[in-house]
Amino acid sequence: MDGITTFYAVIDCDNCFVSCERVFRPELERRAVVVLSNNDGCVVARSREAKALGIRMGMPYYQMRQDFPEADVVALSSNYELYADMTGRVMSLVRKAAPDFMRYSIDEAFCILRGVDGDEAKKWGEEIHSTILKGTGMPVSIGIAPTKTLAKAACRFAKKYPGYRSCCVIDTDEKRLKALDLVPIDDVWGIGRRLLPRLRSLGIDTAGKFAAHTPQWVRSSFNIVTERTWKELNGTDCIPNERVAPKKSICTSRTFPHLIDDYTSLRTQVANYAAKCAEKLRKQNSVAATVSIFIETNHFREDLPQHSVMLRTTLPTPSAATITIVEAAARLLRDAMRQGYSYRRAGVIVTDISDYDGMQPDLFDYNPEKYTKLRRLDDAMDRINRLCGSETIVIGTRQYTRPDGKGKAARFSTAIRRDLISPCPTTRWTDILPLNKNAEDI
DNA sequence: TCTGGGGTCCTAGGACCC
DNA sequence: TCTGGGGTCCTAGGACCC
Repeated sequence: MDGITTFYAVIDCDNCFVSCERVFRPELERRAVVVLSNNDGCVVARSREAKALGIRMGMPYYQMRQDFPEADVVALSSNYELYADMTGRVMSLVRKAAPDFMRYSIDEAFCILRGVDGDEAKKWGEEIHSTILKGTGMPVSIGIAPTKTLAKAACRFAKKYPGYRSCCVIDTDEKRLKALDLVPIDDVWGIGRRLLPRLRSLGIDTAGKFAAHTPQWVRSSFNIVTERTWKELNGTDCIPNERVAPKKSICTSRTFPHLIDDYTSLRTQVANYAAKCAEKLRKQNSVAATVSIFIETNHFREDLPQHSVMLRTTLPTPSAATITIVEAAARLLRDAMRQGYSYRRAGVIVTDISDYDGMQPDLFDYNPEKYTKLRRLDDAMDRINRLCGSETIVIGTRQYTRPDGKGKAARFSTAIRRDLISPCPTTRWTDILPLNKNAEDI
């Protein structure tokens, strides 16, 4: 692999959500900080200091307080509007620096660097690191290698050892083998917690030991996915480069802050999620042919009767219309819900997604006039909500869920709990246009 | 008292057909 | 009572990611 000229670079925000918060609250620097999931349920991001204390990812917040009663930890509710805005700025800087760009998640992107050697790649990485830090205040780490899996491993080194100055490059076989021996097997991208016990029982505890087996053995002992990871670690690029493709399924789901046992309250929630799915569909210019809903009781409560169910329906004509999808979801809910159970979580999933422009209408259902009207209504709602803040206008079955409590959410006990939220310095709820006031009265 | 949310891909097994 | 075999398609569930 020596002398290669095409590299993958992964750019990964350090402790993303915590770093977003710190940009606007510098007093949080050098303190143990955690960011919590919806309803302040679990820890979803930790600062370096919080990790050092032993606070684990996904740990329930109440348990963290129990286990670390004396620790000086700042806990914050998640503020996704802020994180989306901040990471969007980071990503646009990366895109400028590398045209071959694939956003992988909210805080991570891959790029392809062509026609460069290892030294030039390293220089590119250090430059983009300082550009991003200066431009946004976000610390990032960069891993560069001939495959994505190796780039991810390099990125871990960049994060862990200050000597790399936030950018680690694997550009020779010697470096690759040396690195693999230092990577614990559970840190390998693609090796999850289910595979771990088996690998450990076979004496495989580092990426190096795994990579030293034959591909035939890996294939017969595991599966095609694990074999691909093996190839990647051995320098063969085999994970396809996903362009920003439209999503094949879209899901909106929430855990409620309290159990819900009445149909009307549950329907309001499901209508919210259905409307959100429709909005996401329109945003990627798609329509969906299938709508599913699921509801679940609290499986942690062994003292309560349990019920969980998923139901689906096919629309006569694929749609992204809020009203159509909300109606379909509400019908499903009627069949799904059972008396005598308290539900804790619900969600709506739309699948069989296709392009809006290439839509295949059903011969008997398709009514062009009706669809044009629905489309115009949704377009108008989307425009107003984009301009004035999301959920300025919603349809009647729904309820407001605006986290600042300015909408009707304040009057409903089912609004998501975000007690510890920070202000939104980049996307302000607080001074939206006066139109919003009137809109709430519709 | 308090336990997240949103995706992707693969596989095994059932349904169905000839 | 006996009750094939092979192919395809679909779905649920598992595993992984952040």
